[in-house]
Amino acid sequence: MKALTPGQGVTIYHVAERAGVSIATVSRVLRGNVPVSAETARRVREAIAELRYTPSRLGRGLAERQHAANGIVFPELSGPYYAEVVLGYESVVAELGRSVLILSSHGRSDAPGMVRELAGRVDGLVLCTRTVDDEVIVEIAASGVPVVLIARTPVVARAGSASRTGAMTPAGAEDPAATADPAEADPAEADPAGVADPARLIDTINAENRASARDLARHLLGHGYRRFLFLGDTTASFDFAERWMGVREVLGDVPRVPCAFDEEGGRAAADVVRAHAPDAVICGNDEIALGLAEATGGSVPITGWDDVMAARYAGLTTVRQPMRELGARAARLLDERITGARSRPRHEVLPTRLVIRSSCGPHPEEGSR
Amino acid sequence: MKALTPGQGVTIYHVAERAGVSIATVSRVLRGNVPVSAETARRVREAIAELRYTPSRLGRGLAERQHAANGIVFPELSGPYYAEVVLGYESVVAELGRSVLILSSHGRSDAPGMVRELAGRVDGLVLCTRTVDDEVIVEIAASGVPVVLIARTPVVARAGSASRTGAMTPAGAEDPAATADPAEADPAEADPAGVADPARLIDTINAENRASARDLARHLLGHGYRRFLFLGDTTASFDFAERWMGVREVLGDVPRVPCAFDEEGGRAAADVVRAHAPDAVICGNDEIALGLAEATGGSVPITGWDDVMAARYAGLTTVRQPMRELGARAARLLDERITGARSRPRHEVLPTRLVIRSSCGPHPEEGSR
DNA sequence: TTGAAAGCGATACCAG
DNA sequence: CTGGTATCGCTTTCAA
Repeated sequence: MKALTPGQGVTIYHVAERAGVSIATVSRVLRGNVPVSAETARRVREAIAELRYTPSRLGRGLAERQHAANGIVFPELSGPYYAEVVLGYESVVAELGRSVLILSSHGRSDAPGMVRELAGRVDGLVLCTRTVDDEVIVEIAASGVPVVLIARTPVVARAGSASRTGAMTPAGAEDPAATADPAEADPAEADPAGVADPARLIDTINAENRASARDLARHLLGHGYRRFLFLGDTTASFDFAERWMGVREVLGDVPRVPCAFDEEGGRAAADVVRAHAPDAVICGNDEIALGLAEATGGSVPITGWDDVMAARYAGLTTVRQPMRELGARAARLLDERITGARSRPRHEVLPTRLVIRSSCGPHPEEGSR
Repeated sequence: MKALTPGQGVTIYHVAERAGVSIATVSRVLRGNVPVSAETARRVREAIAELRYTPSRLGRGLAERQHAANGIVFPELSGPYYAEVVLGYESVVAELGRSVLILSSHGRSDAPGMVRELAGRVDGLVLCTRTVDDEVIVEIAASGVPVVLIARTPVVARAGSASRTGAMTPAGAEDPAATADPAEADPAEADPAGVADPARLIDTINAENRASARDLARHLLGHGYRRFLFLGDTTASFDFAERWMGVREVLGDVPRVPCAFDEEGGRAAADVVRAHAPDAVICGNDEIALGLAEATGGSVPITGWDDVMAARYAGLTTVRQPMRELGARAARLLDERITGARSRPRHEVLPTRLVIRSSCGPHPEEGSR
């Protein structure tokens, strides 16, 4: 028997003593998996109630070797985008009876370290965009913590010799033939070495980008525009790179000018944009578009991406993304990995939709899509 | 010595063996607080690196009796409001070297249970608005987990006999004389029984509401409006109740019609609003205002509250709240409690500002404020 | 059904 | 400085 220091917390020992049983029995009625005599269970429950006992997560976690918590890492929560993704994620993770830890990597000097630390307190992790290098991801996955990637190209590094994926080059960038839907391929199956490569086993989930980009491009062409400009840093975002690539598939080469990902980025780019004198500006996301629109005062047709709340009020033509579903779906994929319900990697792509409003210019008789 | 099962995780025992030292020594170089010979430290560090060892948070937490994590509970992350609060919170909590757990209580059937559960995995908790009843809050605080309340009236229940605060009645609702700045009062000091009452020891932090409400009311009066309507459920939100009260201090009685807290709530209330035929509608928050504006098509002057991103693009007259700071400040107050740096309760009120745009109607020559 | 005891993976006190 | 060891609070065999 242990000594029961009447200190702060009431432990399972206190309950056991109060109920006149062993801690094993208390644990049993707590977990409810092993049969316990009704009378005993009643006494235990009574003791628990009287003592206002709450089992220690730390103790339980250590014994069960699990955290009952999932994490999610995103670049920044400032924009409306990730807030929605996180909401969707929290929604299903909580429903699954687990807690959710969040981490914004934006601007933190030691992002890798923080992500590693986070990985140490969860049973599974969702990583959004380029929040950390591939090697860190592979390392975490290899350590046994399931990982799901959102809005990010699949990790390509091989275990033990992780390396960066080039400058966020989307699949098929240099080789169009390689654009086959990754969801069909099964890397794990084809592993020549027969060794499980953690990198290729990581699930990914993205919003469809290329097709919407093409739709958007065609719509703009319908307006009669011929000179375009892509505003946003395509080398820092997988999504931006794909969007840029998509519009080029229809428009041919489209010059791009990088800028910060927020409204300020769009405002600041106004001069450069004017210098290019384009017929229309395709912005990487709504915030950039909104900022630019504000700075140009509607003198040039502009489109955004994401369809954030403000886009509707600003009359911004954009592409709607299922942000909430992105997070929710990621939570589900991750859970399948945590529970071991699935071992084969999945790479999902969620549908998006072109939303035409007024910012792209007057619409004669053109219908949407 | 323990048996070293070559299982999944590498523990401190593995490192100790590899380095040829005791786990105590490994722990020492890990914590870095106790002196260790340079040579020994080097060997340990080497072993740690080779084994890619990462100390278990669960093990450490159990031994240290702390989680190194803080939590935050908000009603819903859907609106732009709480996303900002959470961002501010995460920002400073991470800076403090701790992790952050989030929980959205919205629509969850067992909110109290989930909050209690969360309380069991953190060293401190921030509760936003009316996410759980006072008794739960008091219970948590009494259990030793510091709590900070955001946008919520101070808990009034007495330990052991918790009860609800009436229908979200703001301080001074029935007794104007009691409106003295609570930050000056020191409940703990005045505790007649001499017993620490956990309820009154809970820190609170709010955005200033009444003064801004009065400013807004006066501005509306300046427009020449005389018949007003307050749109929003003042019985479900402390902030709404205060705002409504503030405008009444200037406008006299103002009828209110309750509605959901989002855009849909505003849209749905359009008919009822029209039936009242008011000169202007003062909405509890921007989303409601935006929804109503959409439904009424600008036929009636409208104002919001919060100054979310979309408000700017919709030309909505509103009151700006320092949402980010609300979260950041809460994190700081909480940390002072966790570290024990402060034991006296604090009740802070952050300044807000009236932002006049076009939704309240044409401005002849009137200046702002 | 129930109890005793062996961990789970650290921390930290107590001797050497 | 360093090693041995007693916790921390709970889960889970192994016997009874």
